[in-house]
Amino acid sequence: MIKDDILKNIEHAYTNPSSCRDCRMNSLCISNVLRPEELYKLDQIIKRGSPFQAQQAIFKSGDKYTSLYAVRSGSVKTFCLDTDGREQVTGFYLPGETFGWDGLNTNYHQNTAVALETTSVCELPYHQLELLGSTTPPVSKHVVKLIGKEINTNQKLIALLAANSAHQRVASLLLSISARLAKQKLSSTRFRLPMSRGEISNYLGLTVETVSRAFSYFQRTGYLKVNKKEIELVDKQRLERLLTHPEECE
Amino acid sequence: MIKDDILKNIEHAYTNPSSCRDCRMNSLCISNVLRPEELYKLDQIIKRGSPFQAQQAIFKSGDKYTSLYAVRSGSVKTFCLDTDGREQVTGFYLPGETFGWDGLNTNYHQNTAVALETTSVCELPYHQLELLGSTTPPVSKHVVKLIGKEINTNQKLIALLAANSAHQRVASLLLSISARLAKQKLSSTRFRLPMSRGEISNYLGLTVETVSRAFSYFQRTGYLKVNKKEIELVDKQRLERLLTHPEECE
DNA sequence: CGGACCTTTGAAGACATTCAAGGCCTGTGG
DNA sequence: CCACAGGCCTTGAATGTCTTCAAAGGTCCG
Repeated sequence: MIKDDILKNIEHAYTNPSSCRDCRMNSLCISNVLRPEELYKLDQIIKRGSPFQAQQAIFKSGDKYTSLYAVRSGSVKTFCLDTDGREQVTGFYLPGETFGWDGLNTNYHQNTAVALETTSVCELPYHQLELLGSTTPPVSKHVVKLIGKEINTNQKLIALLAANSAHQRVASLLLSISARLAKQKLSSTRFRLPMSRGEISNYLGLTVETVSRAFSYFQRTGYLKVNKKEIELVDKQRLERLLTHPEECE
Repeated sequence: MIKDDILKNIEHAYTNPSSCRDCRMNSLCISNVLRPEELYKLDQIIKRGSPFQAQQAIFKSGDKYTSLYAVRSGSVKTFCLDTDGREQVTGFYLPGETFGWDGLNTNYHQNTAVALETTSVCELPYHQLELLGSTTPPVSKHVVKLIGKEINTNQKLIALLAANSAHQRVASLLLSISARLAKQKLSSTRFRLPMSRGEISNYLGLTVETVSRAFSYFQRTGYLKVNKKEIELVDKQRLERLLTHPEECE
């Protein structure tokens, strides 16, 4: 039976993450939480559209909120329009991460989500997710956890913006990306930034020039090697120390 | 029967907000969303403890996450400890607002919540809320909306911190408090700030001195009247214009 | 009354921004 | 294939805003 095949596939993915080509449910941090049948049911409601091109919108501010999304490959930024109409980046999302929670309150998206590069996403229709959750508690529990993660991520960003210098903000973003790539079993010391300097600066509440100078500084002082968007973390420990004990880092 | 009495009370509160002395469920933005029976069921699971004194913790970072909370009267701040151990205020909560979502992901609170003044809160045990939600969908739908509100609030704060000057940040906080008091049918032009200058500055990512200077400036230029923590918004429109068109406000 | 804490104000200094210019890469069209 | 235009990124110098340091006034509470 087809169903059994799929179930088998998913179970395989469960034990062997990297083999899961078609879906990244495993990456959705679900692997060790849901059982194969539950995963199967979840898998059934996922819509897989064709990939988005760079700069293409996945949803726009004002759109009806119908689904939440998970990055399968590529990357996504979300932004809202400030009171004075300027764009404010509110998040970057890498493979295995979910986004689109910003419509929960009003049922309309407050943010716009845009692919930073060629990107494929899983779309989970919220209504079906609700139905599934009501019959399969572990699913709804896990969804709640994902929401909680979004809240915690946002609070960390608030703390970062409120209390850290330009160098610390840039360092923090790099370390965050590094850690998130590590979760996907990708290299945490060499990676390519999917976003531009302008997007980084906007996200971190700085100017492009300041971010650029931070990269130069980190390169000059041996924290990083930078080649355009290619980053190599040379001295990750010292970068971490910069966040906790900045005074030690001359 | 007692049940009928309570139901009647709640229904009364439903149509006549200000009469609801014992609980502020109506204030929880639930009034026009849930029907009286649903409200009754929700009311049944609410724990009403004795009020908290100023500076008293409602929950602490690391506590097991068991409940979410709604401010009945008084006010609350939440804060987390930064990477370097300093306190970072992440939110202020006024009557009718809910807090305590920060434990959804890990089941342990990331934040500490402290009463800013004598404060009474409703405690909603999360487990019971889940149970109730599974039999009464409107309840769980509403909870989801409340979570969504928290996410939107946090994102607005991110935008504020990333893109606004000191004056704008202070103005924005005052206008936010004003609007939130208005929702409770309280005066939106004269109010008493429950938090100290230090707490404001921490929340807004500024120093105490800068916040103090902002208040002085606003007073000097006729935006506000300030008397310690008593605030009167004299020219609210111009304050709003400061956020959208700062260049016009000399 | 005295002391601790919060708030305000001033002056000096630091850090990030603004303004300006040049380099590099990409893609387009001649 | 080369030339050129337009992004994007980098670097420098000047400016400005916020912070830091310092001190004094106010208020609350013992």
